Amino acid sequence: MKHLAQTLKALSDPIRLRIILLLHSEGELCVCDLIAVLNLPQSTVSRHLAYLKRSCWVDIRRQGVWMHYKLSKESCTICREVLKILEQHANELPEAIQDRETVATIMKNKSDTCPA
Amino acid sequence: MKHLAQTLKALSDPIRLRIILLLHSEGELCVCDLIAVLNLPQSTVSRHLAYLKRSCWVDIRRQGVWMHYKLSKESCTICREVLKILEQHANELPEAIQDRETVATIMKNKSDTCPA
DNA sequence: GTGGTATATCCGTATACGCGAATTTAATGA
DNA sequence: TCATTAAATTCGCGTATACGGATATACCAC
Repeated sequence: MKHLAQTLKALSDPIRLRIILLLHSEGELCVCDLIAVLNLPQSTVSRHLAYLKRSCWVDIRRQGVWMHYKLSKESCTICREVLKILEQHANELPEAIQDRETVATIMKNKSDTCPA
Repeated sequence: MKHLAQTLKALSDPIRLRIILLLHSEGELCVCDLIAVLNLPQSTVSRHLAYLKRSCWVDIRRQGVWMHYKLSKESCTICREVLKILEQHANELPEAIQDRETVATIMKNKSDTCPA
């Protein structure tokens, strides 16, 4: 119960919700792209990513200097089902819609940032 | 998004999760019964109930000196669906199982506490 | 190894919660 | 009106987390 509460706590911050929904729709994103989409200071984004890592929501893949984040497959059943619900309702959340448009633009001009 | 995050934050505490699951299975409970089931100080229980009230998870009905809490029907769609998932997995959570047994015993000896 | 870039971590600070004992408030009934 | 009871709120205190600028670390290319 304590563990479940702790894991759900990761969803209790708007920035982390945005990150999770972005990772869900894009599959995998590097930190620099997340910073660009969220338009937030690097330390803020990095801190939230560390929180998500700590609470087992994300996996990290290193490619040179770039760190690629994606949603973990090992999250508990409850969390995966909660995530599914969030995703189903993402189109009711203005910030999520906006973020998806922004990330689409950024991924199109991919040469700006890190390689795939 | 901020509002959703705030609402989900109510689920980020083990005691509040226990309360929510208890209210879900019992329908309605008064504070004194919750105190007995949770076996926690009155101020602690009351504080968590106030938190749940603030984040629109519960409704309150007064009957004399007794305050009866039940889950609100007005919670947002996402929250109701999340709640359904929690309920479906309640039998995987030892504390939830224990709480249900405890509340069953307490409700049987109902004369001890407040009227229905 | 030197320089540059991406990311993580540190720092000081502010706020939100956690706790439980003690007090206040609100309703009841004698 | 007074005592009793249920519940909310206050209190002091500790911890967690938020922020963003500054610094450290890790990797790459030269």
